[in-house]
Amino acid sequence: MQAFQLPAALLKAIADPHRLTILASLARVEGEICVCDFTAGLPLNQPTVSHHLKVLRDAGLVTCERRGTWVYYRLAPDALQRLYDAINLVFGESVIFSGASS
Amino acid sequence: MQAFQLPAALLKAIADPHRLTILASLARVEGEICVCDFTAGLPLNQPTVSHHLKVLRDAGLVTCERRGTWVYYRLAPDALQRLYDAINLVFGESVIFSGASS
DNA sequence: GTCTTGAATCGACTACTGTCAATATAGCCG
DNA sequence: CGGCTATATTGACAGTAGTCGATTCAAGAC
Repeated sequence: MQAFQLPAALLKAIADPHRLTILASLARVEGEICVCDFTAGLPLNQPTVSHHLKVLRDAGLVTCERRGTWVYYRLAPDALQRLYDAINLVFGESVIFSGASS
Repeated sequence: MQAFQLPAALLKAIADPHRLTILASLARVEGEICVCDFTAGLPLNQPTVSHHLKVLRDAGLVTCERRGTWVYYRLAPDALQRLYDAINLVFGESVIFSGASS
């Protein structure tokens, strides 16, 4: 019910293949990526890319920094943990034992 | 880049507060729940509840079994793991239990 | 200042989603 | 069989989301 309004909003923010591509790119590069690179790499027009970045920004999953004419995006430090928390909140699992990577 | 089409579809299936409520109920009861209980507990009409259950069914996150006039739903055994896999696929974390792709 | 480039915003359009009323289907009981 | 109950399906609707063209804003180069 309304307790799941926020988790649902967070999950909806990532429930798009293009936004997942953006997030995956940021996760793999382990740093920042310029908007122009997204525009070049995605089969989308520049305003559409900007729209998707805004959705991720509003969800707090990415942060951006302007340097000169260019704007660089990077993953928010707690992005992955917040997604785990959202799922764990639903499934009632303990956060400690989630996503075990040894 | 359409490699994230399936994860996005899975995440979209759960990106709704009412469907999260359904999943959370199934997870907490650790068993099955009758459709009539969902229609009684959710602020939605019966067809709408049926619609949400169908979305979860099509996503493979829940299974249903008819007994007499009633239909009982339960969590799919790999529901939680598939959600973890979807997120880990994006963020490049170790996916120790993934049974399919490479 | 003007010009140019990169990014964000606006406006409009299409497609999809959540919702409900009405109807249909499935199964029980008398 | 007919009637009853629980669930699913259909059709229609309003609201929303993804996309693009046009425009605007930001920041450097001249």
